[in-house]
Amino acid sequence: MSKVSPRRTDPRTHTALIEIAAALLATEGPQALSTRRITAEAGTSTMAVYTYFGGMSGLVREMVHEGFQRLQRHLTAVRSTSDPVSDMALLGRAYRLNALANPHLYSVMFGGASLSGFSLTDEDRQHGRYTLTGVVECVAHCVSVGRFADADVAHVAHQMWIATHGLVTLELGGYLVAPLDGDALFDPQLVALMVGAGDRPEMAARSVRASRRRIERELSQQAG
Amino acid sequence: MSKVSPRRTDPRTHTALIEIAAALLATEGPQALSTRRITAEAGTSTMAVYTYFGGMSGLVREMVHEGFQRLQRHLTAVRSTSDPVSDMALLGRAYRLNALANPHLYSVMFGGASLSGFSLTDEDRQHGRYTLTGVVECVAHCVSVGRFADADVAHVAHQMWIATHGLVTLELGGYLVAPLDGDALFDPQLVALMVGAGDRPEMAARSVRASRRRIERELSQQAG
DNA sequence: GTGCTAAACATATCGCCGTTATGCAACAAT
DNA sequence: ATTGTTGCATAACGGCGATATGTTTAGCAC
Repeated sequence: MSKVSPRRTDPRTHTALIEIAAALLATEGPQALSTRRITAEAGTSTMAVYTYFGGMSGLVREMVHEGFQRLQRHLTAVRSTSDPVSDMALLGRAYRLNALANPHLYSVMFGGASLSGFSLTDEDRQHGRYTLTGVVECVAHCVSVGRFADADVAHVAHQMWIATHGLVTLELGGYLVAPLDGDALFDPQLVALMVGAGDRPEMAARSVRASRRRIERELSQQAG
Repeated sequence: MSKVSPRRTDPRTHTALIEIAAALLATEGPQALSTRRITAEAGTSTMAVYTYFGGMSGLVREMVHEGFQRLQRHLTAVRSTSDPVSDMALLGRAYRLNALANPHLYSVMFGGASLSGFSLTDEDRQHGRYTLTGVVECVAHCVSVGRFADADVAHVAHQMWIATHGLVTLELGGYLVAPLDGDALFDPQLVALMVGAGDRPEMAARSVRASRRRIERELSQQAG
């Protein structure tokens, strides 16, 4: 039962490997991610990947978790406006900008970019779905102040997420070309969804276009 | 200047290789796609991939083109209803069902699943964007019969595509779990977008909910 | 301080991959 | 029949993730 504590791992090497891998993924894409490349830049042998992460999958997994946390940080750093509808737009923009800033990482996180047999577990995906909590709260806020109908907030939040994710992935894939590129499509997409999925039906006298114009006005005030 | 025409390639081998690769991709996923695997099942040597396709990328590219053509066929086989709004929903459903039927292929086509350094060219992406022509026509039809506002039809078609693609990719990635899975989210997403992005604003007296209900009714009639 | 043990790590190797060099058989042109 | 070009099998190359094996080092008992 004697517990011996031999040489322990160096946490600096741990983070260094992940940072090197993240930089490699960001600058040269997924095919540059190899144990030999990473460990060579870290000054160790390939075994380091196995002692620290149990293999390439483990390293990628921790990198993905880091990406989820960074996305979460970007999203939670948003809430500030007095208008919850504008907040939703800001959430979507932050989501998109984070994805555009780390395109390869986003592909691994949500696109399932097959990285040498790496695949996410259900627990990993839960981290991804955690992104939604902020959106759900924002939708609930919109409902509570009477801007959105009292529908299923999780449902509406999912629709926002789906649309934003779809635009981002097509944009990253190079499928959105000018003049209908991501910049041109993003805000109108959000507006359309907020009108169609969230807006209050009680104001029957107001047309769809009136709702759209109102939301567009609020968004443009937040554009700067 | 003497042109000699020695032994020609066998077109049956050409298609056999692509079909084997497609079957392999569909049944065992992207990591099962290897020259050795494919050529072994075809009864040839690995060189066949290079004489017929110039390498693995060429084979994947032709496979992707085949996938685009199949998607296009699925979509063009849809138009039949008298109501263009219902047609749009049917288009979206066909798009989604095609993707769910060939998830790995769809990932390669649109997700940019990095298949051993394979990446699409702009010309490949044009084939993907060709998908939109049917949707654009359908939106134009909705406008022509007075169901949609006279907005930019390409813009609206893009929004439909974006939302459908987003739902499909998240669904394929395993991010949509019950009770808010793809089945539950798909039709409402389409309805919301049609209401918010396409519906006519002129009928100012009708509420957003009225528009939604009308579209939902028309979709449910087409559900069978 | 001195062993002892177990973990960290380097080295070498394995089986796989895409790709390429080489060689030979097959066929069209002459 | 000869010749030249191409299809394609064989074998090899470099690189990959992973593993087996040996070496070094850190911490504990004494």
